[in-house]
Amino acid sequence: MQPKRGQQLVQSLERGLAALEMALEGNVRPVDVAEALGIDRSTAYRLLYTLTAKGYLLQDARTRAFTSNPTKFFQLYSKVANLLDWPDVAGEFLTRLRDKSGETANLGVRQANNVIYIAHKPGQAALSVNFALGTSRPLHCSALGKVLLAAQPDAATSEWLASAPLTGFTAKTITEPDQLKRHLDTVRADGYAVDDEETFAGVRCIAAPIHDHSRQVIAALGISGPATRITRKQLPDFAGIVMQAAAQLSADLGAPEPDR
Amino acid sequence: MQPKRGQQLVQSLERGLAALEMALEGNVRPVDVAEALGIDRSTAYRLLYTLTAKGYLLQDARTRAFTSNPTKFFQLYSKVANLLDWPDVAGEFLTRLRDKSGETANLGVRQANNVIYIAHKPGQAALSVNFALGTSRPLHCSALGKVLLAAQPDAATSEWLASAPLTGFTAKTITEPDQLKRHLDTVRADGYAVDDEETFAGVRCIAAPIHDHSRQVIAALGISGPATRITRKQLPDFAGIVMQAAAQLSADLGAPEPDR
DNA sequence: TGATCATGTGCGAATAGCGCAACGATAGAG
DNA sequence: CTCTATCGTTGCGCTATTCGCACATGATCA
Repeated sequence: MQPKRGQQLVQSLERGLAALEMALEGNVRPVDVAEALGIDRSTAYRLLYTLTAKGYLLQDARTRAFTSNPTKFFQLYSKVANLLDWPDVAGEFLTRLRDKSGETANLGVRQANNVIYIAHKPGQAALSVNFALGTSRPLHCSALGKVLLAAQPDAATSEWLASAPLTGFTAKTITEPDQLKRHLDTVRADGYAVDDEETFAGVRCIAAPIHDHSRQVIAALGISGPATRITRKQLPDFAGIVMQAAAQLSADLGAPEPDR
Repeated sequence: MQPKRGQQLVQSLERGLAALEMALEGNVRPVDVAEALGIDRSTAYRLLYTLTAKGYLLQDARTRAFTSNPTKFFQLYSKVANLLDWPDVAGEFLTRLRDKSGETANLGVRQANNVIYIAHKPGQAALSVNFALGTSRPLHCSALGKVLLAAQPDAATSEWLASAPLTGFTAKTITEPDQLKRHLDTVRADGYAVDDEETFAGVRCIAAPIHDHSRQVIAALGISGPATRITRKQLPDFAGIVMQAAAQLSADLGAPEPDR
């Protein structure tokens, strides 16, 4: 049994953060927040007003609608980014990996049930995989996600599988918990994961884990490209390139040599 | 008389945001937040716990200390950045301005009593001005800040001057409200502002305003360099370069031609 | 000009959040 | 190894805080 922790959440703060995240999606008005959270308009207004007073939101003087304050978020992000400056640390690795493989190189970390992409170098071929930084994708069908899943202890994976929605995106997406569990065993054994058109038809990805100084897996590094260039036959070659890049980046971050 | 608005702030949300910003500065423990905010340890814990549950913070399993979650903030920032992608929009302008002037080019917006730098291209000379993105500087002594101050209506400036702390950083910093007000008049007349070693001894900066589609000043663009290269005599030349770049960027953002 | 809709604020009720107190864990001193 | 000090974490009960109602005000549009 888990200890009960529901009572420990501060409701006003929860609601305030929810309102904040709504405002990030675009303009919001007190009515919108009130409806979405099932609270009174006045309460929603007071939350938005507090967020505005603290600089997180801006209120349009004419329409009275609330928007996110980009400069505030930039400031927040720049503070945390200094703690772990991925684009700086990984920039040259991504470029090298992109040039060696000829495909889009990307780096992602786990966020709840998703991988989010925090740095990348788009491929230069006319037909290349491309997406915005900050994009998130489900763990169970992306190569980066499977690497991150395979890195956690079995117990955590079982628990996650019990509640995770294994949505199917293409005919090849793995949607059976048992099948995914066996699949993760092979990922662990191989040291890399493949997304074989499981997220988008016609796109294959290959990823390998990034370890920190204590050999914890903290991120995943990979490439994405059209299935016509990343063919089944070439998968092992590409995997070698990706794993080598990942090992070098890990070493740069202070990771010790892996056990033999 | 202003209407009373103090009662409208939601206390728990205020405290929660304060705790969040403390965590951005580094590790925090409940006891730290409790002391800083003058609240009980248990209350501080519940705030931190809520922030963790919502993904804003991470708790170290061993030390139990709370840290900011860089990926969450990256996600938040990337959402707002899509609304106003400064690095993308202004990137090439900054590069051109850097190459034309030979000095560090930078772009900043106002945030309360500061300018914050949201994009830049560092100069390539051995001796160049350099600082991290997200850095903030007081409005009254930086070139960018003076441009932004000069852009607002006189009434707003007077009100601001009444309460603004005009801290002196070097012997040349303007610390007298009246003197600053006259100085801003010349900035408005000239169309550009100079920071003549008012923030750092030996560093001069020149900045000009960026207008949006409705000719509101929304940002300032400028260059910073050693006083030995940006000499008094050359100020007008550099100012011309900066103003031209600023006008082009404004036009790109949809600003109409300025009145003649 | 009048109808409609939403913001923003005063006020009383009740609920959620707060501080107190206690337990358990951990680290450090002796 | 034991004793002590410090902190994280949780249950409990009081009360300050917040919530929702109701209304005034202002904007928008037909």
